[in-house]
Parts: sequence; C-alpha cells; structure tokens
Amino acid sequence: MSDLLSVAKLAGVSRATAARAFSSPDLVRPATREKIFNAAQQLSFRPNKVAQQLRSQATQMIGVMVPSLDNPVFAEQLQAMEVAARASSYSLLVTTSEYSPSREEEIVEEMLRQRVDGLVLTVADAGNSAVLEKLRLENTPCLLVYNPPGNSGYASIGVDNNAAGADATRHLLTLGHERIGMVAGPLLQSDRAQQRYEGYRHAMRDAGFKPRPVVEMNRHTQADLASLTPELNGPDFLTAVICTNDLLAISLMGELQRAGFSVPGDLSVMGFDGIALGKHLYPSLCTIEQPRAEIGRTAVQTLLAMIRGESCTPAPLPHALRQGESVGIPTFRKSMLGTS
Amino acid sequence: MSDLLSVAKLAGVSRATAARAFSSPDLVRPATREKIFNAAQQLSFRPNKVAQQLRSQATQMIGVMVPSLDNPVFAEQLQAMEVAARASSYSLLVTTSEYSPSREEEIVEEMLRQRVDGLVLTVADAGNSAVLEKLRLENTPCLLVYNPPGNSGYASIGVDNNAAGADATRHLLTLGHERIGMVAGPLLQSDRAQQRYEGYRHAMRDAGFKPRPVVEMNRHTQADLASLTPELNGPDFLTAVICTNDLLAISLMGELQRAGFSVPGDLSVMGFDGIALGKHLYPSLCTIEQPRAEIGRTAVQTLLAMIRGESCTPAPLPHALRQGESVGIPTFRKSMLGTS
DNA sequence: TGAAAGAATGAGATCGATCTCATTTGTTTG
DNA sequence: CAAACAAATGAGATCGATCTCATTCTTTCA
Repeated sequence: MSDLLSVAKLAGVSRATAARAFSSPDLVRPATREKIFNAAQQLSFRPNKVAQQLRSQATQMIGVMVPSLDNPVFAEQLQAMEVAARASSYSLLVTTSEYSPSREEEIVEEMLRQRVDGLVLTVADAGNSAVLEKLRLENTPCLLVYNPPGNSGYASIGVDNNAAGADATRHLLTLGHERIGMVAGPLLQSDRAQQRYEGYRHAMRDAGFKPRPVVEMNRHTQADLASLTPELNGPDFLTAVICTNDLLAISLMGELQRAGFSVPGDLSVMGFDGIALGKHLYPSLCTIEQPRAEIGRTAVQTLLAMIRGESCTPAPLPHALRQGESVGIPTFRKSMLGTS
Repeated sequence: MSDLLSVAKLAGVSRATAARAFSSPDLVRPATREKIFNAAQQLSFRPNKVAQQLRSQATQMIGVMVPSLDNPVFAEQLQAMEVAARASSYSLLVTTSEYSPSREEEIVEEMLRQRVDGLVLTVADAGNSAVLEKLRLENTPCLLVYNPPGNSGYASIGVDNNAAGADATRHLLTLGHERIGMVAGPLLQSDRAQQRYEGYRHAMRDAGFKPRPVVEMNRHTQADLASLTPELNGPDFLTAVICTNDLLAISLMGELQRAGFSVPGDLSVMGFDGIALGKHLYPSLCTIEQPRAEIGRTAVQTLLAMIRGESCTPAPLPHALRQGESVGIPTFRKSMLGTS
C-alpha cells in the first residue's frame, strides 16, 4: 500500500506539500496539486486513517455497546446510529455485552484502548454498574441509551419508562381492565423494566386497584406459559398483562393461542418497545413505542456534541401508545383453566 | 492520557524496556518489571491501540457491511460475528449499506482507509457489483455472507439457496400442494432471492407442475395483500406461497388473517431465513432456517484464516426445514374472493 | 580471577500523516 | 529594477508503541 511519501517522491515534492494537496488544496499551486494527484492516482494512494488518528489524537470512532443484537430494539437503534454516525463521518465500533457485567468491563477497556472518541452504552443496571464507576475517572465522553437517567449521573437517551409504564397501564384501565399483571424477564434485572413496573404500580394505585407482583419468566425474551398459568386461574384471574418487552409479549401471545386461549378474548397482551414487526402480526401487538430510530440518532448527535465539548442535558424522548389488536375490552369469563 | 514514555521515565527505564514489560514480560528482570507496572498503575497507563496498529500494520479490526440491521437475519448474524471476533481479540467496524450500491462503495473505501484487516460483506447482487470489482484490485481479504458464491469469484458463507428453495417447494408438494407461488421483494433484486426462485422452479418442474411467475411486493420486508389477491382468485388460485424472507412471510400472514383468511386453512405460508421470532408466533412460521449464528461465526473464522494467509474454500452451510403451523394440508376450497 | 556466554537494557529508527516554522519562490509596486 | 510583501514549499518534529542492533550487566565455569 503506497503512502504519502512515495506519492510525494513521484510528484517531486516534499511530504508536507503532498499532505497539503489533500488537506488544504488551496495552499498548493494548481500545477503542483495536479502532479500530486496524478502521482496518487498512479500509485493508487489511499490515506491511512490509523496514521491520521495517531497524529490528530482523534479516531472519529464511536464505541457502541448493547446487550444483544438478537433483540430488534437494539438492532433498530443501532441501524439509526450507524446512519447518523456516517453522516458525520464517524464510524461505529460495535460490541455486545450479552448482559454480562464482566464483559461490559472488558469491552469498555478495549474501546478506551482503541481511543474511541466517545461511548454509547446500554448497561444492565445503570444505578449499580461497575463499568460506569470506572468510566467516571476517564474523560472519554459517555452516554447511556435506554437506561433511565438519574441513578447513574450519566446523560441518557430514552423515554420516561416510569411514565410509559403508567400510560400502558392506564390504557388498559380505560378499557375496563382491573386485574392487570406485569410480565418480566428473569429477576427484573433490567433497570428499565423496574421503572416500567413502578409506573404500573403507580397507575394501578391511582385507579384504586392493587398492583400485583411481577410475573417472572425464565428468559428475557421468551415466555413460558407455565409461570403465568396460576395468574389466569382462580377468582382473581388476570384479564390483561403488560410485558416488559415486545419479544416477551409476542412469544406469550403465541403460547397462549397455541394453548387454546384467545388474544385478546381471554387475555389482553401489551408489549413494550415497539419493534417494527409487532405491527404486522395478527393480532397486531399493542405496545408502548419507543422511538428507536430517533433514540439512536439523538444518541449519536448528543455524543458528538459532547465530543465537541458542548455541554448538553438531553431530555427524555416521547413514547407513544401504539394501538393493537392484542388488547381488547375485558369480557366476563370464568376461570379459563377451571378444573372444577 | 499517559503514554509508555512517561511510564518509562517514572520507572527509570527506557521506552524499550517499558514496552517489553508488557509485550514479553519474561525478557525483563522481575524487579524492573515490578517498577514498570507500578509506574503504569500510578499513571493509569492504558496502551494506545492506534499506535500499535500503525506500528504493527494490523488493526485487528474486521469491517462488516450488511444491508440493514432492521432485518433480524443480519442482526442475528452480526451478534454471532461479534462474539466470535471478540473471542479472537478482533473488533468489528459495522456499517449498513441500505441496499445502495453507492453507499456500498463509500463504505468499503472508508474501511480500506481505516486499514481493517479484512472485510465481511453482504452485497445486493454479488454477480454484478461495482464494489466487488474494485475490491478485486486490493489485497485486503474479503468474504461474502449470504450472497451466493460462484458468480462473483469471492468466497462466500451461506446456504445453498437454490437447494433450499427446492426443499421448501418439495415440502409443500409433499403435503399435496400443487399451486404454489413465490412472493418476493421489489424487482427480485437480491441475488439470493433469485436463487431461491430458481430452486422453486426446478422443484416444481420436477414434480410436473408449472412454476408461476414471482409475485412482487412493493417493499422488501412488508407484504401488501393487494399484489397477491389476484393469485388467490380464479380457478388457479394458490394454496401455498413461499416468501423470500421471514419478515415478508410474517407480515403476509398478518395481512391475510386480518382480511379474514385463515393460515394455513386458506393459504399455507412459508418463510425463508429462520429468524428466531418465527418460532414463537401463532401460527408458528414454517420456514427454511439458515444457521444465522453459525454463518456469522464461520464467516469470522474463515476471514481470520484468510488474514493469516491460509487459503480456504468454505463449503455451503446446511439449511434446515423448520416445521411450522403456518403450513398445512391443502383443503378443497372455492375461490376465496369469489364475487360470483 | 578472568573470560566467555547469556541476560537485561538502551539508543535510535520506524509506521504514515500533519503541523510549525523557516526558507524559497513569485508577485506587486514605488 | 529593486524593495517589500505574499505565496508556495521544505525540513524536521510529533503522535505512541515496538523492533533491531548494540551495549552493559550478570552469571558461570575453567
């Protein structure tokens, strides 16, 4: 691979002049410039970004860490980030933490060594995160996505999960549901899921109903009907559930229907996130839509502002209730699993 | 950010020795090593990868270009690639082409400037691609994913789309379907979709049936029922369709059901790709499963082998028919849309 | 004890681009 | 035509790590 020096030699000028021909062409006499460009062409010269990065002490790279790309929420966010980054001549170094704190640390360390200009992270629990503590000592700009702001001290891009959880609940309440449950992944380990649950409890109490404990599924994005069955039985059976993410909701709907239940006839199901696919299902998924693309775009733009040294306190982005066929009016029913 | 030189100074040794303490500790006397590590700790030294990359002429970075991360096929592949790459201490520079040839060129140029050690690309049409032509002149290892091998001269990781298309068709034929259609995105512009169609035609002819022309949808991953309606009508109405990707199949199923058709009662629907979600739907999606994770993993491993200078001709990976509730035995029916 | 072999360390060049500052070339004008 | 100024170019240092080769310091054993 030819370098600038060989181009300069072939053109009969110094490295400095050759460099100028590219970075500030107007400082070079047109004839000289022409010679340099010709030489570059001839040698198929391609500027070496690594050298530029070392010299300029800036990589024009953003380090991105998401829990997993198997969840479309993150993939869709990343898609938007990539477009936004490229529009500003930045590249993305992408990693997945698989929800593992130790991986989170390795990854961030690695990215700091790579001297990324900034970091966009989604951590498991922002309020209690080793990585974020470590990062506090660094001066690399860092931004959270989806994690609730406030309990970490870091700026964060995302929706108000608490309010969103309440909105979801109120939607169901408005339709006449009273016995509403919340379905979450294991241990409720994600801070956003917790906030959504808070919002749910708040809305339930406000309406004069008793919030229920979370129904925990074994996996993050796949429902197991067995865990829910008890709640569908007995005098207090649920008429609606809110899942902490869309994948959970979709697989729950599938399981329910496969077991002979009707959605929303027997149980209304709401999701959370608003992944694109939910719209096209039948029944279509009623969900709280996070503006995933906008979140990604805003994250990049905010981070770039921070890199430029501007201080900025991003506001929460608006979420929206997406109506869907998976939610209906509660009908009077007997216990669906009644053995009596 | 402190550099090796300051560490060396603080430890009272030369840069060379300080560097050795990290790269080959056994060449440094334990006492000296200790001093250096202490100094490094004290200055919170973090090796600069950019400098290492410049010096070693290797970035340990793989450039990845996929059409879009909004499609879980690519996201799931990328997820696996990331894990595999990190396991070998490589990083991923991720970009999306949005199916645009001009973007493809910009992206590849950018990645070459970044001196990635290798490229993993999924292009729109490998047989007719400007980027690939340009890349032929470079000596950066390059690997295709999903694109059919053969018509480009590049090694490629993926399944045998032709055989897979035939397998899908034969599955339907075995169940008794005869009037089977194929549904694709706009212009059949993807080379893999074309191959799948070839396989379909082959299988149909082998079975003594007339292959039908492709039913083209307006969008890549979203079905519009109107385009299909004519085929569901008249004496020759379809009893089954194969979609060229899962997203198309899922949205088609939704549209059909929403319009009052039953799946598979009125129409059996097959997908292609095997995205994770399909399993959890109801009806679950019958599809040809590409081993997306294995494809990603193999792509990384093959590319790393190429980077090491080993020559390798990857074999196609096995696809599998995933049974699903979206396909059934054809029932005798009248034209579903009959206006008579 | 001394010389030879081996271990440990340092000086300096290198990777490729770019910046500063000095120097040369070219242009303008009295 | 020469002086004064502006434009164009070059020499050399720099970014941070690492490699080569030379040098110094330890061992070891005759």
